[in-house]
Amino acid sequence: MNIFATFEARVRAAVQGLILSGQLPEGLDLSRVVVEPPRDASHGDLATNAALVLAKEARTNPKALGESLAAALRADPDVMDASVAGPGFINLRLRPGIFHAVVRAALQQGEAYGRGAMPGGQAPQGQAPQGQAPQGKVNIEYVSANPTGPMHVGHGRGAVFGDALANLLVASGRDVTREYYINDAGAQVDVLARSAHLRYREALGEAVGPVPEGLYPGDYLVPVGRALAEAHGRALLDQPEAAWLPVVRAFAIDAMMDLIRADLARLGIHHDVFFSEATLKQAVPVLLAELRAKGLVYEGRLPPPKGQLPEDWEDREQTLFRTVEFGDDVDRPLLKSDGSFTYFASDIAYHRDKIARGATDLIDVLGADHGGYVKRMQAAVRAVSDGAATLDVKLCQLVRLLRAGEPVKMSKRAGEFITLREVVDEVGRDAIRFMMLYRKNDATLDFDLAKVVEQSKENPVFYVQYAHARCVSVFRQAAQAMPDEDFSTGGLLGEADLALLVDPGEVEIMRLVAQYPRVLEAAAGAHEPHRVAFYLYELASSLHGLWNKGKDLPQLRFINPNDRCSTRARLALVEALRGVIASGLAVLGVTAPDEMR
RNA sequence: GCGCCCGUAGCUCAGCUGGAUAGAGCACCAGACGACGAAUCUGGGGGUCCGAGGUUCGAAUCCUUUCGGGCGCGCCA
Repeated sequence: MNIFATFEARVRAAVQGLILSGQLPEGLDLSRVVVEPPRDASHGDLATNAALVLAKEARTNPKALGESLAAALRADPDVMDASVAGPGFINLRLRPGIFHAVVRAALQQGEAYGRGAMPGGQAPQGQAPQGQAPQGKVNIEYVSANPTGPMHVGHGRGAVFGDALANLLVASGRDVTREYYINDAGAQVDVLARSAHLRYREALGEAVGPVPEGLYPGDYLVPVGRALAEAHGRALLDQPEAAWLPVVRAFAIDAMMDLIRADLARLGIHHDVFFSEATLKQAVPVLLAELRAKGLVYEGRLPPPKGQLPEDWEDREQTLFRTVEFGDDVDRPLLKSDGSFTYFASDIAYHRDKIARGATDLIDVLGADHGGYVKRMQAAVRAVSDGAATLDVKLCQLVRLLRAGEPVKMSKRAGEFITLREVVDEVGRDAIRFMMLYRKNDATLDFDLAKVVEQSKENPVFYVQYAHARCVSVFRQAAQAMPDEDFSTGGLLGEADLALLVDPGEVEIMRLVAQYPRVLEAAAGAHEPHRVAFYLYELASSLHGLWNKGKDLPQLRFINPNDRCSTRARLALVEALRGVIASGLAVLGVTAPDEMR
């Protein structure tokens, strides 16, 4: 039940009514008409900009049109009052029963409340007919850290973001594939193989000394060397590199992916598909032929980059892809000078594969250093799908690790970096996930290891989780104070008389609960999970406020053994709010605890 | 030199895709524990939305541009 969608449909119907009666011309563009919460709650329950956005096209002024629309809307039995305010907003005051119905819906639907229609299922009751074409499948690619070592904190942000966005899209009813692209075909995995081979020799008793420049020095390869020795004995020792490299490489990549999967699992992150770049060997030439057939490939020269020229720049003819035709700044090379494919070429083949598997909405979650890559990839997706698929690239900015305000020193040399696992072990999965989602993805993030474990209102993770724990605590207390009462959702709670909830604090909670479906929908549409986190903070705040109000005004306390009716009503409200917090936290992948310890 | 991201209260940040008097938290000031967890709450001061133009009924939001910060810039992945 989304009252915003419901009333948006009714506003549109009112406009249609004015068209039918000749008061408005036909063919008006209603797409910009929205119903939203008013800026100030004192204005009413809902506000619409309909008169503002239609007035010009209808050749009238917003105030006059607003009055006509308001008159039409007043005929709606659920509308208590409709008035024109400011430049032409129409503020609607709803029958309180509407909000009571919302609370009941939240209680009855539980986790399903606010979520979109499940694939194949019926649209939730009261949902406005959208009239949109059915949405295709979503493919979201995230993490995709190179399989050359453990994950660091920067990877963690993209991982958490991608996972929460996937949850969010699932919650809004989309069919989502979570995907990890394994870069197992480039030069860096050969370096990994050589590094692992060194550890292998070491495991067999050879004194290898310090790890040479150009190899990965990290200790995490020591067990890989040992495992290689166990599996192969001395068989890989006296062979030329060309013979052992593929064997060691495959072995090491598997080991690294196990490591990465374990790191991800600690954050509650699981992918549906792990896609190997190496398996594209056949697909890339096919792609190239396809692009040639479309006339999108040519041999040509690129202008040199402006400003500082790279040392090894030379003007050379290359095999280029006409990405400019699809919105890129320059055409991009598909072949290296040695004839092998560029990373871009195999990445196009990879994205084409996603499309071939049925995805129409592609999302890549990448680090901010991939900013230069966005236009070309979007151009490629447009070209390869003939416009049938879209690509959104979400760039996650850097994470600055702090401890009590002081930057945590990290040296990338000698493999000394703070791993994601270390941070998870120190502050826990909930703190990492919530804090990384409590910021827009394109803003840099200060992550303070000391602050995020603080049990105080200064720590948003705690603040929201505490609100949930408080709700549960109320029910614990209620069971003790009124043991003969049935506070289950299906029991007396379901019959609660919600009309007893008239305090502004109670009304505010109802309004916020009513906004949840809209928040989910907007956040999913914008690919912005942080909106859910901010909403939950607001929701938590509304509960803490009402809670404290009960200290001064005993009649506002949730539990009142002398007044079973109001107790039922309040517990129904608390349970509805608790359910929304739990649901929202689930989208973020954060646990909703029954008590804080 | 070009492209992308960012610039909002002293600090850290929201601002719902162009709406009403720009909002939170921290910090500061003043208050609330004989009571479901004060691990919280209530109130107050604090703004040239980087600057300058433009678009329109209306701009923090869209366009142009100055300044400042970050990232990237044919064969690395």
